[in-house]
Amino acid sequence: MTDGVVERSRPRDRILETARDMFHKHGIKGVGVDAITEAAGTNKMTLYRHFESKDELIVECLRANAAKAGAMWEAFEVEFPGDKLAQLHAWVRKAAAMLNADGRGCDMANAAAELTEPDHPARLVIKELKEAQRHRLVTLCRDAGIGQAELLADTLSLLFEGARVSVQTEGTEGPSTQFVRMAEGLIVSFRGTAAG
Amino acid sequence: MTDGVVERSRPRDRILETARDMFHKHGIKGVGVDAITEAAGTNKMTLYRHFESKDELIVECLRANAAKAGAMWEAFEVEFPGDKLAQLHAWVRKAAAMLNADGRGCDMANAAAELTEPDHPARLVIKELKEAQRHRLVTLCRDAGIGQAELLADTLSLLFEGARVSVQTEGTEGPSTQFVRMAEGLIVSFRGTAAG
DNA sequence: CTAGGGTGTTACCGGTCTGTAACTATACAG
DNA sequence: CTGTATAGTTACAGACCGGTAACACCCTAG
Repeated sequence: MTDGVVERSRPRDRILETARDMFHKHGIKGVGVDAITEAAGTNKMTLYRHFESKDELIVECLRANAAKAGAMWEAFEVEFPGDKLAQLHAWVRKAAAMLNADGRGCDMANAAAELTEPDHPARLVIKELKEAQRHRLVTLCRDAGIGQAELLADTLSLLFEGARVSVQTEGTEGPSTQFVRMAEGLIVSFRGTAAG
Repeated sequence: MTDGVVERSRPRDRILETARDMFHKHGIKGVGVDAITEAAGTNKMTLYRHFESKDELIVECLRANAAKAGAMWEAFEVEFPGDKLAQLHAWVRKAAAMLNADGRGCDMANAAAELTEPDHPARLVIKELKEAQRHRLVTLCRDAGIGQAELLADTLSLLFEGARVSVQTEGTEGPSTQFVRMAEGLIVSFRGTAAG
């Protein structure tokens, strides 16, 4: 390791990050590997030396997205150590911020909409990663002392997912404008019925 | 009109219905016009005599979907004439049934995920039709005597939208299993705070 | 019978897609 | 310098895409 530096922006990393961005903006089937490699400042052969197919690149992009989402959760714990309820409210704020970030929905959901083959490799990791996210939110609600933690977590989860879709179809002026109000109201309501 | 019969299954209708089905199952970019016409028992030339482009066919399919959804609303009024609250509960049951129908989400939402060009003709009609659906649900809630009709309608709307996405990513065993419980609970809760 | 509109058939155009082959250039290790 | 691994370049294969041209067919209206 010549000088210990990670040598950031090696071709593989540039391809991965560029692909994530372009898949997010234009959809998976809306972007070709040529466009990705050109935007990443490299070429198609290099892509196929690091990823055995476009499908594998897609999977790696989804995993990278999940890793970034995981970092978000860790940031909540750092910001409000031990205060699970504060972390839950932080999640709501973060979710609301994502709604206004851009008009594109969740990359996993969009990928699931595009990749319809039931045995597509991406479908497995989408399910796996979505279930992990669900488990995280359920755990957070439970640790926050909420009685029906699963029901609250699933409700918040569906609300957020629906809000992202709504932004994509109706824009930011649609039902998603009420997301924070809905979510906060639900948390209050579930706290009221908490067993402690 | 030779004998009054509508002569069902004329090529245009077969193409439209086949395209709706295939777009729903395989996504829009996942189906080519050749596959559509072959499945419809006709050919590409006939398609282009009735639709000036694939994009226009997409738009017509979305409009046809909306028309079918509109018929559903009329069925509610027929089944429970004047009883708006019963119609709202019927909507919840119908929505739940759609969740278990197949693993594919809302065609409008899926189309919005695929067609990312901001000026794509389909985006306009998606927004238009989604806003019409929203208005319908808000009106139904208001006519059912619910105080915060818009908030309830938007919450139910986001829940349903999220549930459809969830089915597409996690399957029917995910958070969507609780949809009816969530929706009925919300209606009860909003009825409790109704002004009358 | 005749004329015409809707339909089917075949072939094609130009473009784009994923994926590969063969070769060259570079950078670094010994 | 030499060997090796990584990366860039060009060209290409084979398939599919949306869309069109030209022509043959058939049913029905008059």
